[in-house]
Amino acid sequence: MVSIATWNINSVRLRVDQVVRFLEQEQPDVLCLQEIKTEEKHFPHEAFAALGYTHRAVHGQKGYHGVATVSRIPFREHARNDWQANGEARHVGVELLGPGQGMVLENVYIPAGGDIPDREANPKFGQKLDFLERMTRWSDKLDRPTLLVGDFNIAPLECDVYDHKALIKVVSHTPIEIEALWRLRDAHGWVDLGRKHIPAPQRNWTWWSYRTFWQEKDRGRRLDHMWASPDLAAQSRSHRLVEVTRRWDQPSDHVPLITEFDL
DNA sequence: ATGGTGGGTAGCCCA
Repeated sequence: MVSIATWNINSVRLRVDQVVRFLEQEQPDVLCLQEIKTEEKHFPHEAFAALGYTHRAVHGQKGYHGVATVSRIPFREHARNDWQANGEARHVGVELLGPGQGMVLENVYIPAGGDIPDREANPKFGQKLDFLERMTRWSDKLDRPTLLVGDFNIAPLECDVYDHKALIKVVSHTPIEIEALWRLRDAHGWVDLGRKHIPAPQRNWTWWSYRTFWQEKDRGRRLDHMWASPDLAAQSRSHRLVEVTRRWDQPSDHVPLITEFDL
């Protein structure tokens, strides 16, 4: 079995102790991080190396965004795509060697898209849609078993948010974003592992806003995803969230997802 | 009822 995890950590330097706690508890073979918010030279390499995660692909930048894939399984890095053509660090792709041989693992942080769901009024929203469109064209050409994971910043299904009607005009749940996400899905036949293993309408939210979490109203959204090529999806055996991390001290606003594959 | 919280950076941007 090969287990892959993904987690938007919202600063890997601030939360390195939480990442260590998570890795010790869950022992995934590979962890994909988003929003590391640091350049590679300040990435806490030693903490990962000490736990056996001796293979690392860190695509960082100062202060914002940034993704990293750390692994106990050897891999070969093959891409750092810039789907906005603006230099932001939002993707790193690796190919596993050894266990899981041949699996391609694409770690992505899709832009949040600002507050106003209108391309004209809010350029960030347009950039989010363009990012999805470029990913769709990229996805159309993939011809190897691939796992696409990360913070997609979109909760596509009605049951992926705490209140569909209240959020239909809120960025992350608007029809225009969701349509763009379905075009991405259809370009490769991606299988949503979150919903393969936790069928709708079961609750499997991955993110709770810092602004409302204290209200304890459980206003979550499913923004983080693990999507597999059809052949690879047939080999997934389990999928779960580690929701308890949201109640740790000074937590990330996202929780980790873990999928196990029979490989 | 247009707030609220959090992280990184440098006197605001991003989520």
